Amino acid sequence: MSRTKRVITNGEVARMLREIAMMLEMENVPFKPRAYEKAAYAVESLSEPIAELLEKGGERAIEELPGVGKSIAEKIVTLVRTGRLPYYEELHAKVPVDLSGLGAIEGLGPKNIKVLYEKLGVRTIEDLENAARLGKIRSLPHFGEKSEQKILRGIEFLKRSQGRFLLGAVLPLVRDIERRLERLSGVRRVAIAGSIRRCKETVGDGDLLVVADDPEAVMDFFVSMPEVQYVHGKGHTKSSVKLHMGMDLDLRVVPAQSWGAALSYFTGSKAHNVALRRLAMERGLKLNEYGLFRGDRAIAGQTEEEVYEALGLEFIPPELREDSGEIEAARQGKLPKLIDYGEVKGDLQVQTDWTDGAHSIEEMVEAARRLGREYIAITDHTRALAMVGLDAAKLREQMRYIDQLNGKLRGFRVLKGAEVNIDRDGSLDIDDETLSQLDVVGIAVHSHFHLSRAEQTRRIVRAMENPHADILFHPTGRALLKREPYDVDMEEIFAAALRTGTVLEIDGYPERLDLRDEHVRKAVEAGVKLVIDTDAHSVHHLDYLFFGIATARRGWATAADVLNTLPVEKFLAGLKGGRESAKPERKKLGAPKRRR
DNA sequence: GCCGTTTTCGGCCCGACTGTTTTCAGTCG
Repeated sequence: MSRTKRVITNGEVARMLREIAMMLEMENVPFKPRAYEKAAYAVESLSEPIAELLEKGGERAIEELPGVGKSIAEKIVTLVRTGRLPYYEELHAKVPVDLSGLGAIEGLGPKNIKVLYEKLGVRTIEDLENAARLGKIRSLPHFGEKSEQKILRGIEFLKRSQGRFLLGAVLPLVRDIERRLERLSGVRRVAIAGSIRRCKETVGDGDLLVVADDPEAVMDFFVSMPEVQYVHGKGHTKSSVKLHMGMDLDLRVVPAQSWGAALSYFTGSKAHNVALRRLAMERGLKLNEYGLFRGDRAIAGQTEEEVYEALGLEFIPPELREDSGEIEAARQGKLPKLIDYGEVKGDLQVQTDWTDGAHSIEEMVEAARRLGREYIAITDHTRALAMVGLDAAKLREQMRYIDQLNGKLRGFRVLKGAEVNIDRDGSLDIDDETLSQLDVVGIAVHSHFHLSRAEQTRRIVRAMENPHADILFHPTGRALLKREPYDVDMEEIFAAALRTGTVLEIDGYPERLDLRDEHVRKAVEAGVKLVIDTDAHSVHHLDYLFFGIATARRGWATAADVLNTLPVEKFLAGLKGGRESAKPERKKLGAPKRRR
C-alpha cells in the first residue's frame, strides 16, 4: 500500500536473526544458534533504527554491537540494504514454516516444530491447531496426549493475547510519530491519547490528536508514513491506518477550543468517560468530545484541567482513569499524590556481563549516571540458573570488584546485590553467610512454575522469611502476552511482606511489569513497601524505569510507598533489618502508615 | 559465529524439568 521505500525495523532484523538461530538449532549446529540469538538481542535493544546506524557508521558500526562479528554484520547489512537475506531464505526453504508464530507457543521449540512440519506438514498455528484437535500429534514420537493438550492451551493463550501489543514496544514508535507530527508546519498541538496515554501494560491500538491549521496536509503526511502498511480510511478529521508492526493507529484533528475535551474523551477509559458524563448530567451539563456545555454554551473544553475543574473534580492523572474509584476520590479531593516520573533515585535490578547481561558493570554504572540515577544494585543471577548463574565464590569476587569500583566513584554508589534463586522448597541457592555480605538481596522464582497454589505460596513465603532476603523480584513471574503468572496467593504474599519486612518489586521490564497495577494498589493499601526497577540486561533497558513508574502510578502509589525514591543511605536503612551505616532508621519500618 | 587483563585459536553449551519414555530429547532460563 505505501509507496515509500520500506525501511526494515530493528524488530524485523532481530526476528530474522532469531529465526536463523532456530533453523540452525533444528540442524543441530553447535554454538551458532546462540551467536545469532545474541546478535538478535543486540539489534533489538538498540535505541536507534539499525538502518540509521548503518548509514551513519557503516558496517563497522554494526560490527561493534555486542555479539555481532564480521559474518553477522555482513548479513545485517545485506538485509538492511536489500530487504532480503539469501542465507535466511536458503535455510527457510528446508522448513518453510511460520517459525516465530509457532515458536511463540510455550513449550514448542525448533526441534518439535521441525518434526511437526515433516510428519504432519504443519506450517502455521492454524495447521497446528487442526492437527492437535484431530489428535494427530499424540502419536508422534516423543509427543503424547499431554503435549497435545499443552499445545492447545498454548494456542488458546496466544489467541487471547493477539491483537494486543506491549506498551514498551508501542510507546517509542508512537512517540516518534508524535515528534514528526509536531514538526509539520501549521501543527499547533499533538498528543498521544487512548490506552497508551493511560500507560496500560498492553494496548490494542493507538490514538493521536492534533490541532492543525491545515488538516489535509497532516492527513496526507500521516497515511504516507513509512510505517504504514495499509490505510483503513482517510478523512478530514480522522484517519486510520494499520502499521507494519500490526497495530492500528488513528489520528484525529480537533478544534483548538475543544482540545481538552477531546483529549479527555479519547484518553478514556470508556468507563471513566461514562462516569464523567453521568457526573455532568447530574449538574445539568453535557460533556462530549467538543466540550462541557450548559445548554448551547461551552463552559469548558480548552484544557483537560478546566473540564475536571468545571465538574467539581481534582485533575485526574491519565494513569488513574479506569473508573475504579478515582472519580469519587477526585470529588472529595482525596486523590493520592502519585509518585512522579523523576522521583526514583536508584535502580535495584541490573544484570551485567558477569551473567546474562550485555554490558559490563562499569557500562551500566555510566549509563545509569547519565540517566540521573544516584545508585544501582548489581544483581546478577545465582547458581541454579546453571548456564549463567554465579556461585558464592564468584559472587564474593564480584563484591570485591564492586568495592574497588566504589572507591573510584564520586557521587554514585554501586550496591552489591544478587538475584538469588528460590529453590522448590523455599530455600535460597546461596548460603546465608555470603548473603549477609550483600547490600541488596533480591530473591526470585525461576523454576517450578506449576506448583499448586498452596505449595507455591508456601515456597515463596518461606524464602521471604530468610532474614537476608530484601526484595522479592517479579513476584508473580508472568510474561505479558506469553506466559501466565504462576499460581500464588498474593494476599498471603502481602501479609508475609509486612510481617517479614520484605520489599516487593515493581519490575519495569515491559514484558513483566510485575507486580502489576492492580497488585500494586492492593500492596499499597496493605502498607507493603515497594521498589521500582528495570531488570536491565543492557544499558538500553535502564530507560524501562518509566514503565515501572507508570505501573506504580496506575496502582495509586505515592513516593512514600516506594523505597528507592530515597537517597541510598536511607534506602538501605529501609531494607529488612536495616543495612550498614543506617541502623537508627530501622524502627520506622515495621509499622506501615495508612493513607486514603 | 563470537570473543580475548591468562587465548587471534580454542573454548563456548549448564542443569533442571517435563513428558516421553525404559534411558532420553527438547525446552527454558
